[in-house]
Amino acid sequence: MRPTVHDIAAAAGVSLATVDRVLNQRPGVRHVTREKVETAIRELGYVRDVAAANLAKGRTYPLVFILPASDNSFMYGLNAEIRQAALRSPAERTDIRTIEVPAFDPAALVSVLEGLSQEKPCGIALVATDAPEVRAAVDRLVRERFPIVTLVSDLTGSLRHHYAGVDNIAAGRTAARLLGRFLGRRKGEIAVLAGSMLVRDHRERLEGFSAVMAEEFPDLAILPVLEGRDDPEVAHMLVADALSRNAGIIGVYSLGAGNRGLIRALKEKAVDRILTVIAHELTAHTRAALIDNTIDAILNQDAGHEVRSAIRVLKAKADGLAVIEAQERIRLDIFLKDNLP
Amino acid sequence: MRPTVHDIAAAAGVSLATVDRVLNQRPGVRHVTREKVETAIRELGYVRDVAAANLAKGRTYPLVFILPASDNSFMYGLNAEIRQAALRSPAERTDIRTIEVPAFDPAALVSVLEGLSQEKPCGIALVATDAPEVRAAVDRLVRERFPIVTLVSDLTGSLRHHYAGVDNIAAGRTAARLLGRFLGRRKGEIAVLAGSMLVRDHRERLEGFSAVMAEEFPDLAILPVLEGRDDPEVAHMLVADALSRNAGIIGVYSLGAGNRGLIRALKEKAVDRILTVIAHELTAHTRAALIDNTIDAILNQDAGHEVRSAIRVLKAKADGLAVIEAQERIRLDIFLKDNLP
DNA sequence: GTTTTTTTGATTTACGTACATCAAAATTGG
DNA sequence: CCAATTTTGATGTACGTAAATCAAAAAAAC
Repeated sequence: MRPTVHDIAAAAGVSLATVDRVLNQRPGVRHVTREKVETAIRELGYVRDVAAANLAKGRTYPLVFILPASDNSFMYGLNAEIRQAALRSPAERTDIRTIEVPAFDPAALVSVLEGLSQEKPCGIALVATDAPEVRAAVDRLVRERFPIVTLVSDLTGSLRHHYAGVDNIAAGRTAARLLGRFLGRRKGEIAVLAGSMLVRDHRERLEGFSAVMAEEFPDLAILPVLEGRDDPEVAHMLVADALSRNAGIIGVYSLGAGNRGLIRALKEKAVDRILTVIAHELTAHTRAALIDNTIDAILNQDAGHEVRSAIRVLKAKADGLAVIEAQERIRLDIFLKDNLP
Repeated sequence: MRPTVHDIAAAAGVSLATVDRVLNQRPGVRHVTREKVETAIRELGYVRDVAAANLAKGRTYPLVFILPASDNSFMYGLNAEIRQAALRSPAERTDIRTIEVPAFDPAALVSVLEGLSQEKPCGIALVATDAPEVRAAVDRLVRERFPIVTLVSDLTGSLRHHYAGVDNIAAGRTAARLLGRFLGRRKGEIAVLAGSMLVRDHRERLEGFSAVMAEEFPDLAILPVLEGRDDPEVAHMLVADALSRNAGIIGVYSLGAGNRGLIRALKEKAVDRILTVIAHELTAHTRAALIDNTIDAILNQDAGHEVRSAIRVLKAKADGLAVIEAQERIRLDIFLKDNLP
């Protein structure tokens, strides 16, 4: 049987009330007494029964998710996963609120973050816009002891407790190697479609992609990046134009959203040529394109995993508990047409 | 605030004791009364507070894991993950016991399974050996209302509640496509190293592999399967021999364990030729081989995820709760040297 | 040594559920 | 209609912890 507070009290030779004072860091305990209790806790290997504690406290975990108000498939899916998680709130004692902020607008994000100091949620998850003022705001909240995790897009150099998202440099590198290996010894040019070079995750993917391309596939030349603003129409226009102008394109790496437009352009302009295409994010559109061989591989991050992981981590941090690191690593999924879920 | 048993009692116009009788299916409740209570439960959306219930019951979850006593890296890792999970037992109210049975020995497995009827664990996870008598034993236990999940290797056609493992046919197909694409237009022969064709997961991987090879890469010929019994020494011998005899080999698919021997053979015999190699299971050895380009891609199943998933599912089934399907899908990891964890 | 302050103990209630007991009411059988 | 039986209610205790109160003891200050 695992030890209880009563056992601690008996072992330390103090009363239950004193053990409680120590456990919940309430004042009015002499240093020596506190030490006695802490020793007993260590020696008996006491771990507080979180379930019982939460029951007694009537504890809930008010969590805030801050998302950019962009309407691409991925953000839509992320939102849906958060709603799914909110449905499980009763069982998990969570109380999830979602705040949408204008995309790529550091000032808006900062003002929302600052408002949270008042609201006192027990944890905050945000899709970070990479800007110094956002970093400062996050660091301030961390110092005020709010558990904070970044979601999907990290804020390197900040004090955030955890990042629930994929390693985008590794993703870019992986895309490059897949593309390079799939192309074999062929020489030619590679078109890269991104959302915006202002977003950290896109920059990182490109960085990783370019690095491996340069190191290992010198016969493949990366064309100037097409910035499609994650918009299918823009993406379509840019890709169609690039394919028309440039007959040397033999591969495409789409590292952002807006793949609907990309796929349309490919079907219109590339029927007669053999293109190898790697795209990010598994959606209904990219899935169909993978199956009909328009796309050769899809790199994906599982939004559901990210949301559930963020919640687990925030709860653990709020309770001062350890997280299972291996469980919380968000993996880069690589989908070929054979291993689609 | 979520409704409690008190709210149900009030809404149904009955006493707490009656609600309790209904909730815990105790006898002595008239049909009409039971219906009234059940209606109230539905209308208020009551969900039993599992934490409080477990506290009151002093409930623990005695779980049994049945593993083959084979000492390859993967099983060793799986065992380690189970021990890790057992360390978390106090917090998770689990009580995990591991039983090792001789590998590939249906009779031994069956006799262990039959012994469990007496022991009354609240859940059983087993690495299934694919045999009719095992299926029958599992089905019997399921009928006796034991929650059962298969781990790593499934028992198709049985009544097991869940399978915590990867889709091995998909894994084989994926391996074939990767190998085929990596090899480009080259023609040649492919060596396949398996553990044993008596194991279902190996058979399935080969089945998926062969299917895609035949459909999509007719220029690549699969040589007769080398059965290395998951033993590094045997694997080394077989692969070294095959490479010596056959100059036409341009690719290798290793779908079982014993990769240490494979790697050694590759380093001895294939320095001068360009081989494309796909292997299963990420271990210290395969990881190093991936990094030094001896292996081109590793397909992996995360033993930690499998164990944690099995535990979550067994607990949920024991409580009659729903599982989050998407969370419990074990994904096939594809590792290139760029996305290693 | 007395007063003041700090520290400790003893006790109680609560959280939401499980489970047991005993009495009261309702239903059924004859 | 009475007795036997079934169904229901009322109540209490327990699980492990949190949190509060008030009294008692110990330590510190004077």
